[in-house]
Amino acid sequence: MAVTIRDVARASGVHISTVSRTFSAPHLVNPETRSRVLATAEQLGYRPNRAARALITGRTHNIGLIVADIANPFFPPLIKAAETHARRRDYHVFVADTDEDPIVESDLVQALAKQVDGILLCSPRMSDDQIEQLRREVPLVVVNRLITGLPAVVMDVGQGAREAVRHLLGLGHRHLVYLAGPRGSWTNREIRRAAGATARTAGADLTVLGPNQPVEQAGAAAAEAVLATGATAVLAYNDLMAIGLLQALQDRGVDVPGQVSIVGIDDIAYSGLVRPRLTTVANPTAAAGRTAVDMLLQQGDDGATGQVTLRTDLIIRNSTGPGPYAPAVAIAAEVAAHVKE
Amino acid sequence: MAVTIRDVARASGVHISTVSRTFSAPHLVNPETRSRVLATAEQLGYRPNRAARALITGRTHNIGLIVADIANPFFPPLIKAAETHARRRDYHVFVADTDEDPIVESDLVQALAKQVDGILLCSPRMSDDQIEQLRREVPLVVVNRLITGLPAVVMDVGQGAREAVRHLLGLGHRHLVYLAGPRGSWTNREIRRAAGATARTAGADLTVLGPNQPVEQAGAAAAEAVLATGATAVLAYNDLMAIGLLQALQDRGVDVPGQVSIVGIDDIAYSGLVRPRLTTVANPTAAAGRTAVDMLLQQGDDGATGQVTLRTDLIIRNSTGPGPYAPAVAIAAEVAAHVKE
DNA sequence: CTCCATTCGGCAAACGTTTGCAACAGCTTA
DNA sequence: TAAGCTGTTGCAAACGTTTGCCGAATGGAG
Repeated sequence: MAVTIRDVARASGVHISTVSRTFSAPHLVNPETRSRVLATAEQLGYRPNRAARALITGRTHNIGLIVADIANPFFPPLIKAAETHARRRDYHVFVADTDEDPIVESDLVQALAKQVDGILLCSPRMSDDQIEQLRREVPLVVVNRLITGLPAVVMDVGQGAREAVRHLLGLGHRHLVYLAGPRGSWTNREIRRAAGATARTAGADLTVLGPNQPVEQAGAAAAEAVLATGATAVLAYNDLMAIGLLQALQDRGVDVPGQVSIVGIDDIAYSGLVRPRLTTVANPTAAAGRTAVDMLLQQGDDGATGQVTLRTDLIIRNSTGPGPYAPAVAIAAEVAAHVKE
Repeated sequence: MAVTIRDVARASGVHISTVSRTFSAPHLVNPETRSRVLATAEQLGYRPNRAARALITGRTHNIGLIVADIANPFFPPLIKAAETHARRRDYHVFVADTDEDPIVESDLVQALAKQVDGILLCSPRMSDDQIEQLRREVPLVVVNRLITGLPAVVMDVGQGAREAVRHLLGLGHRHLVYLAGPRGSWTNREIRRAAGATARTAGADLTVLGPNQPVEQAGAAAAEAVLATGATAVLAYNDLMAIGLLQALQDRGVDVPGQVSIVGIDDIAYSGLVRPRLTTVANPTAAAGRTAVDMLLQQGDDGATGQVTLRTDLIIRNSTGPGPYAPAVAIAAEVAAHVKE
């Protein structure tokens, strides 16, 4: 049915190995022969069979991309960038979704292992041990998690959290809440640690509420708890939760940022669409996707296991405002910053 | 390196064909032998090589899923449902993104054709002819487009548009705008036709603005044009554009729904997060993804090319309100509907 | 005790490539 | 002129499965 290398060989009067070389090692075949073969191949509509090629070379030219939840708007830009970048290098991408479940995650890696050349594990919820285990079965690049000895690309969310907390402290807030993310998230631990340390150093309080599922319902559900702490500023694990909280507070008649300031993380597309626009920490997700693909594809060559950290940026919008201890100077400065933006 | 069927055969003292049958035709092998083989396979960590299997059976157990833009929140739920459903049937899913470009779309189908058993083409931007052409190279199921002779699953967006327009007419609006979507979109044509017909029948005006890229920037950019028409109600191609328009109007001091009512389409997760919450037409995207996968996988058996239409639902929230011609009765009824919701 | 049917398992040929090896031609170099 | 090199091509063995065919073993019926 399908046209194979053999048909092309017959039609152009050469041996199949010459046709094969025309595609996989062009410099080994006479330019004249090559163009003749290419012409007949084109005419016959020949496409190399990747399964057959994979069988003998051991390389599938596929990569797996595993994320916690495709519907979480944090991931699509990463997926998109990774897929486009991979395609440019003649690789195709399997995308799979674990529903935030570490078990599904592990199963998925195992199932994919044999039919891909490597896997991008994004924001895994498994334990470090499990991941190191899987690393032995298939090349892995981990995104948003640092495990010694494993290639990784992380966004420096600790730095972002520090900046965010400093911003809030500068505005005169002295009692903060960290609305935590899911158990098992490295990012969550990083934020918590960085935010906690920064607040403590400045002599401010930081109450941690969580863990929570990283969805807006969880943010909304936390509204009462946040108010009960008496805190005047909240840093949320991600924008989804921040937005959920924001709306829930507004629905209760709490003014944001008048009474409570909110900072999110991720800068998903919708963080600029809510009112007030969300102050948040922007993550370079697209760059992370591309970098991860590159690292995975290079991994075969040497055994180098780099760990790349991408910087993050605090984006000050309108969900943060002066707190109860704001000196006039700080307020003026922050107001100026707002105006500029 | 990897453990093959041959290793399992040797270790369990049977021929490789017996091992093969243990996995692909268990009823042909003695239960006792079978369990012995399974045990050693398990112990050795054997995983069948799908490339080899694909080579001989001609079925890759992969399917392709092509969407216009992964970052458009309309798609992730569909992708997620399709992927989960396919995995349950032992299929893996290649996801690819065309960036709303018909050329990329066609290239992508061709590239994927040989390494998948079929392709789900979601909201294609190609011409019908092109799609029919590709249909000859690879089994296809088209989502959100109706082409005679091609298996398809569509969401009945025409019905949704009719309901939406009737809702607006009932509120006393007599001059509407349809904020159109991208050229090449079947959905766009359907909405336009249905909305136009419904408005015309009721003796109301419907001005079409577009085509537009289906993103919120386009919605925002259309704010002036919408106001210039003097219309009091807008139906947008999708929620993204509706939200963009909503925010742009609010930024200009226009009250929604006081001065202008807005209806979106899709019911993406964020349409309930903006204020006012968006009235919109909900699409059963997850069901569409599952149905499409089923149709694709059944396609091999018979040649039946069904066309499934899934119903849509108008969800009345707070972005629509009484128009200038609203009879008191109608207003009361609609207000009651609001309250109930 | 023979015959037949049934169940089970082995044999080997495929599937469409890649690739090490060898063959050959036409050169250059000594 | 012989030896050696280079560039181009053919040959055939692999890669890990599936599957049609055949023979062996088993058990029941006559």
